[in-house]
Amino acid sequence: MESVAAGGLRKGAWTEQEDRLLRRCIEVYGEGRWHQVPVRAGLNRCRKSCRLRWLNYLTPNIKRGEFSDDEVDLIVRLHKLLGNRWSLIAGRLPGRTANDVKNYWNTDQKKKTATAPFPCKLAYLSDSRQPAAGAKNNISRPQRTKANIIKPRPRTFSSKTKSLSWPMKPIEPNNPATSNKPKNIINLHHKLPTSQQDDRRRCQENHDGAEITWMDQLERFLDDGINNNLPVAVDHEADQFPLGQLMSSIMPDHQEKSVDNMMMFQEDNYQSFWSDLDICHLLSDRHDI
DNA sequence: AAAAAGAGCAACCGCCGCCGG
DNA sequence: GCCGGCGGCGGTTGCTCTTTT
Repeated sequence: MESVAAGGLRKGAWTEQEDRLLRRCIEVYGEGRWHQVPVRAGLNRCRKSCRLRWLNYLTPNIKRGEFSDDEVDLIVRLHKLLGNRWSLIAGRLPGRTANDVKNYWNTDQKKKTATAPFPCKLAYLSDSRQPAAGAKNNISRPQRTKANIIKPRPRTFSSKTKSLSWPMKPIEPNNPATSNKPKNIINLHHKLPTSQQDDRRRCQENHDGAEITWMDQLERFLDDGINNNLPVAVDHEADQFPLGQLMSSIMPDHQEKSVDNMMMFQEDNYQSFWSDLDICHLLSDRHDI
């Protein structure tokens, strides 16, 4: 069970005594400066091991036990948006760690897909090197399609980064490159959901009468831009509506930069958008604005 | 009752980006 | 610009406990 690493550092399961030493060290010196923690705590462990033990086990208010239905629902939806960004997902689940979420996904969700009619791993969805679907036993299976997961990277602002600026490109009527009217317009003229339970409720009908959700529309808005490299316009009158206000709050300077009440986002901006957008704000019940 | 298989999860490992020298 | 240290992350391993045979 317990072992010693090459440098003489202990490995394996933590003892209660080690936990006590680490907990006391963090209480006295606070989190961070992990390279100093083993020395300060008198532990024969590496910095990473100490950090991991603290984050995944000793941190106060860590929630144990099964995930609630709401938590599972949130995980599934965030995973659809973010992919395996466990730390981001866990950040939206109070008391849960990235390791918890990851373990949950790797066990429960794998179990569910294994029992599905046509189990397949997400990573293989669009892999052309995989054998043809159903080739071995002539079973007709659904066409595999690429899962278009948006994977924003966290952005930090170092001393070298003087300011955060949105690389937005305003429409300039006299400039042929930007004067064309955007083809893809997001309609923000509808209500935000009011609770986590009904946040995908039908809250708007589109032009052909079919019901769509605000979240569906937002996802479509982003997907279209990425897949088709289309410029997208945001109608500024939408600021009168909750979702439009939310967009405005996320991008407070977009009105200043707009021309003719329209603004254009180029392809790369979608990634930036998701990087800075607090997705929890959209998905949780705290988006009253 | 014992062995094998499965499930759950803590911990390790390697990689990456950031930052300061 | 390069390099090394550090914090952080995701993938994976392997130990322990539970269930099945």
